[in-house]
Amino acid sequence: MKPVTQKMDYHDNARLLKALAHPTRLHIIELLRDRQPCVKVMEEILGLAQPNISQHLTMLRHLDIVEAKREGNQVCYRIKNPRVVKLLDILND
Amino acid sequence: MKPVTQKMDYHDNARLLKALAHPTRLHIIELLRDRQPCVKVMEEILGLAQPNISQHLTMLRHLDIVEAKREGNQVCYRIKNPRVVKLLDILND
DNA sequence: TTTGTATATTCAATTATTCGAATATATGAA
DNA sequence: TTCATATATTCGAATAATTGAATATACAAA
Repeated sequence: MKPVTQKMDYHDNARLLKALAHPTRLHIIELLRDRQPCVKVMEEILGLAQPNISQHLTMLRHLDIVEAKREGNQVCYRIKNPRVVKLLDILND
Repeated sequence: MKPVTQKMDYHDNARLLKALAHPTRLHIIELLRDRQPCVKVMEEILGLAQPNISQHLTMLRHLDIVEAKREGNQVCYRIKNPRVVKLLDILND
């Protein structure tokens, strides 16, 4: 029986890392570690324009890094891919 | 005594992730996990043009991700920041 | 329905990345 | 020194990422 040698998919992994490789997106993911804030709250914390935050969130959603859940008037976000939390942990020692 | 709460530096971390976020550079780092190949060897394995590989290596060197050691006619590379190995481990489960 | 608030999308301009081509530099051998 | 091999650098063109501005959509309340 052949051992399962997991070959790394460089393109996929690069795509994931590229999605994380932005200060604002890292900040967003940090926020999502312990809360599930809606966009309005993120806007206040990040101090950035709403469309800009929404653009970053869209990118993270498309890569299944985060997921959105509408709650009445607003949309709350949470982390969908727990691997990215581990990645950030290593970045910060 | 105040606990040391390590605040994440989003810009620095984004810079590091961006340096990793390329298929060729991920492949290079994978190669450097168990060997310390010179550029010629990487060229054969990667099947890419030498200047291109050299450009990627220069970027990785500037961020202290890898380090170079000249050995006579050739230059061998090794990983300098062991954290990136951990990052790749997580990417591959 | 209309209005207000929250979020998403589109477009265009700017800036950054990527990579091939050409050239430069470093070392060793003759 | 000259030649050959290995590696690095520079430059320019093509492509991709970023963001502000404007607009669109979704929902709730009146």
